Amino acid sequence: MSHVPIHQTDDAAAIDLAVEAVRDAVRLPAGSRIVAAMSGGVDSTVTAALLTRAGFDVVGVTLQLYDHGAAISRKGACCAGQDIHDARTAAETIGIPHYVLDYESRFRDQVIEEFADAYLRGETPIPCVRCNQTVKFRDLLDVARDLGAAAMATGHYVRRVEGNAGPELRRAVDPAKDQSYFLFATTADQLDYLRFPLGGLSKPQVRAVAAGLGLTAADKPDSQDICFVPEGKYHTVIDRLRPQGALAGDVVHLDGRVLGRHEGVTRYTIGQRRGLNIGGGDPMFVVRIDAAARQVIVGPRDALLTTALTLKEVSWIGEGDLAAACAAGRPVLARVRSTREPVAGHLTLVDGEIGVALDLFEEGVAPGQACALYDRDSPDRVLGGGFIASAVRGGASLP
RNA sequence: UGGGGAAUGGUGUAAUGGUAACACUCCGGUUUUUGGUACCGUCAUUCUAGGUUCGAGUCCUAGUUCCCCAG
Repeated sequence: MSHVPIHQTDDAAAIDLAVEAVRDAVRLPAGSRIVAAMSGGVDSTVTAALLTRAGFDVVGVTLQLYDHGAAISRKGACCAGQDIHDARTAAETIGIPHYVLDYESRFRDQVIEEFADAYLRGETPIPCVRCNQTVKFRDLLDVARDLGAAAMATGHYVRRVEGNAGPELRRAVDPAKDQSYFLFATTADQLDYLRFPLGGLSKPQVRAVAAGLGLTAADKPDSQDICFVPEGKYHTVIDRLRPQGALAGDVVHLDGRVLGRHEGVTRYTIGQRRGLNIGGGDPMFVVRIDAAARQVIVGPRDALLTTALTLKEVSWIGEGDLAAACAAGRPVLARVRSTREPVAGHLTLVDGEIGVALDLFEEGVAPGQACALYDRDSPDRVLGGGFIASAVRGGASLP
């Protein structure tokens, strides 16, 4: 029996530590009402639990985002079927009120449809950002305000830190789990109201807390892939939504040679190597997608080297004015992929559009994807970002 | 039609007669709250039929197919 108290002590210490980190992240008086977005996964469940233990008046809200039949038993999904049930159960365990909102239609309109249309244009959308921008940080946030909450908290691994000029968005302390890339579009208003209790914790810490509190989500796998795509193959969703997109076309080399056929431009993204069916010689990578001509243009790896990119729907939460920063060539760190480290560059104008000139280069910069911007002097700080509109490679600007 | 050359896995190549290598593709997996990349792993008995040899992709004969030169 003696080993049990030891574990309890360890768990208790870990939980106390986490609760302190949460108080530090939230910075609101005890008793404040906070709406916790609960997806049913470990992170948001621990978020709600820790907030409760930290003395806040927590209200759990879960969004039902898509067809719960299709995803009911899928591992790594969220916001549908089993996960909603898990969230409800977790809320009961934690002892907080819990609401489920049916956001299926708005999620479809604002995330899924946009996702499909972007692919049809030959772009590579990033639905997680759209989801954060719309249903979570706009719609759900409004609901939280209506509920009289002082803040809305999510289980994102990112930090909100009070700076001299107001709250700043910063990378999570656990670099392996940092999700700031997906939150580049967070506005100052949203950031003012949002809280990210897990930003100062590591994933192992969060799992330990979940286990220590006896939450059943403790050993649920991390979510991955696109949540509303049942089994891998995202293009099956697009094909169903936009049958006109599944049109075959040519795979064309940069030099003009037709190397093969493809079954739809929606199956490709810039920098992609697999799925081209071109054997022999050196590996080929998708360099450009011409949706109108139904062509997938391929070339050698070095044809991917990108030295600058233009952005659209640019969001800026850095100090000062974006246009001025752009004109001044403000140094930044640019991250064009969630799993890559930000690289040095500076804001600039490319053909009159807001863009980023890179000191070196990046590979596989795909229109539609996000470019998150960070501060060079304070690399953890998110300055904003935008959706990639075009990439400059070999001196030419490619859509 | 005459002369010459080549035929190896999905593709392109490699292998002093001794039990088929490399790259690419495909498929599977690892990594990843997007798509990818990267990394790891699986996939052929060598055109057909005979023959020489202890042993043939590797030599010989015939057939089939393809390429080049000459017409």
